[in-house]
Parts: sequence; C-alpha cells; structure tokens
Amino acid sequence: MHNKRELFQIMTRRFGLLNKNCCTIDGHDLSAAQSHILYEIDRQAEASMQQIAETLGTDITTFSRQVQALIKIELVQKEPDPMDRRVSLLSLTMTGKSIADTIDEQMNSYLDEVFSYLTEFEQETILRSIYLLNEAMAKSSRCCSPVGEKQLF
Amino acid sequence: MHNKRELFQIMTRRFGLLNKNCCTIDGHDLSAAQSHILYEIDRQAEASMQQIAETLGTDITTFSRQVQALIKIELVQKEPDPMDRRVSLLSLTMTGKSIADTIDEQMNSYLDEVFSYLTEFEQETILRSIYLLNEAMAKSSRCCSPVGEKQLF
DNA sequence: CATTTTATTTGCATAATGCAAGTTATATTT
DNA sequence: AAATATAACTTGCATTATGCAAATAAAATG
Repeated sequence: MHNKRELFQIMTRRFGLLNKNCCTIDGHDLSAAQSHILYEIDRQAEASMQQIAETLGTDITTFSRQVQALIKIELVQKEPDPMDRRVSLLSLTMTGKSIADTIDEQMNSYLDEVFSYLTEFEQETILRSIYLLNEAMAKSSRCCSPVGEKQLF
Repeated sequence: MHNKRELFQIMTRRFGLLNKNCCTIDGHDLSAAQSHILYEIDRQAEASMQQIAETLGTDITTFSRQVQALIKIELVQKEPDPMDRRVSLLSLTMTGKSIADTIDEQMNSYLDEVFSYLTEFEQETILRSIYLLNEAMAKSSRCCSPVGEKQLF
C-alpha cells in the first residue's frame, strides 16, 4: 500500500509547513531557520559557531550571517572562548531564551492537539517509535551529519 | 525526559538533511525543492499548478518559476486543461518519471538501511505510528494546509 | 620564529523569494 | 451580448538567502 518514503515525505512536509514562517512573538518576526537556531543554541549550552552550524547542516558562512542578524535583534550573544579566542561561544539573551521557550510551548501545544486525536496507547507508541527511529538514523552511515546525537542518546 | 517537540525536531531535521542537495541523477543535479515537485506531480496525476503549489505550501509565483525550470530541463510538461484553458495541467516527461522513480528508490533504500537497525516488530510499529500520526495531523485544525490528504487517507 | 592549520568573517556573484501588476480565459451582471 | 468581475497563471522588481573564494585573526606545529 503506502511505501515508506510516502509516509515520511508527507510527515516531514507537514512539520515543515508547521515551522514555516514559524512565529511572530513579542513583535519579533522569526523565520523557521531562525527558530531552529535559537532551539539549537538553547539545547547545546555554550557551543561554538561551528558546532551549531554543523548540527543544523548549514554552511558556516551562511550561519555566520544568520547569527549576526540574531545578535542585531538581541536574541543571541556571542563571546570569545577564553580557552581559544578564535572560537565564539553562542548563547541566548534573556529575550532570546524567553522567545525560544514560547516557541517550544507553541510547538508542544500544537503537538498536543494532534495527539488529542489519538488514544493514550497510540500516543505512547508513536513517541517511542520516533525515539527508536532517531536512534536508528543516528546509526546510519548514509545519513545526516551530526544533529545532536550526543545530546539525545 | 525528552519532550515531544525535541523528538520531532530531531527527526525532521534528519530527513531535511537527507533531502538536502537531494540528488544528482543521470547528469541532472536536482535540489530538494525540485525533487519534491517531481514527487508531487507524479503522485497527483494531471493536477493543476495551483493544486501542486498549494500541496507543497509554495507561493504560486515561485512555483511558476520552479516549474519553468523543470520544463526547461525536460522533466516536466505543462498542457492547457481542455475544460478550462486558464488551467495548466502538469505531468512528468518520460525522463522526469524515470528520475522521480530513481529518487524514490534511493530514498526507500536509505530508509531500508535505517530500518535494518530495528527489529521486524519495531519496523512495523514505526510505520504504523507514522501512518497514525499523518492521520492525526490531517485532522488538526491548526496545521499545515492541504498536503494531499485526499490521496493518502 | 616561520609555517600551517583552524575558526570565523567578508566580497561577490548567483539563486530563491514574494508582492504588485500584467495577461488571458471563464463567470456573472446588466 | 457587452460589460464587469473573478480566476489561473506569468512577469517585473526589489529583497533576501546562499555558498564559494579570499581575508583576517588566533592557535598549533615544525
């Protein structure tokens, strides 16, 4: 009936659409890319430019400019690593953290709504499935560069 | 432990990376966007520009140009709808179909590899989970414009 | 100390985006 | 059956995003 790819294609497209023009919060109008950067800076405490860029699969030069934009609107901070002053450590400002949290709540609230159409058992099965899937993808040789396995598994 | 959003964020990012710079096939160097268009034209037989654009969540003017590019490299055809000549019906050329099939094989082969790290039972559970998830998202009021529910469910 | 490597930024040229306005075809009024 | 409105698509244009190559600055290595 439905092949694997079809299922995944539809699913990821839906999440893509959900993220798209992700959010206007407190007058800040963020793109999907920006919300992903905030998310990842929040998750990887005190990470370098390169680490976050690589996690997100973004070219470092593009990422450099994306970060500049987020610094300009005061959601992100950059400070030189005292151990190695070539490195810039990224962190969220208080505003940035608060916006990242709001986005997280919005996403979880959307997911809660989706899950409300499912039984308790189905919900747990799905979450466990995605967990397993992420583990399996992390093992795959053919995929997907580092995307934070260390943090997740 | 892991919240919903985290699981989904990681998963969709991985698939995004997989799609990214999706494929070079028979000398054709396709972007992720192009492969998604081929996929959707293949799936929705004889659909109009607007239908595909809306399915993909792409602005119609951007989509118009994307289609022009695919026509230029002879992967896509456009013909006026005899019922309403304002409408352009899209279809794949033979080359386009063959490339779409190859991409499909590649994606499924990647997914097979990922699934090889899982037990038979886990594999079935995951596929069923994604199916249920897609159904639930289709029911959601807050998400994701039409993305082909009619075809899937 | 000279050379190489690494982390990040900038220059530049190219591609992608989307709004507003245009074109052509169908629907609806009058 | 004009005349007007609406719909499907395309094009102009200005903005933004992209990424390679080259530049800068700070380690690391010889």
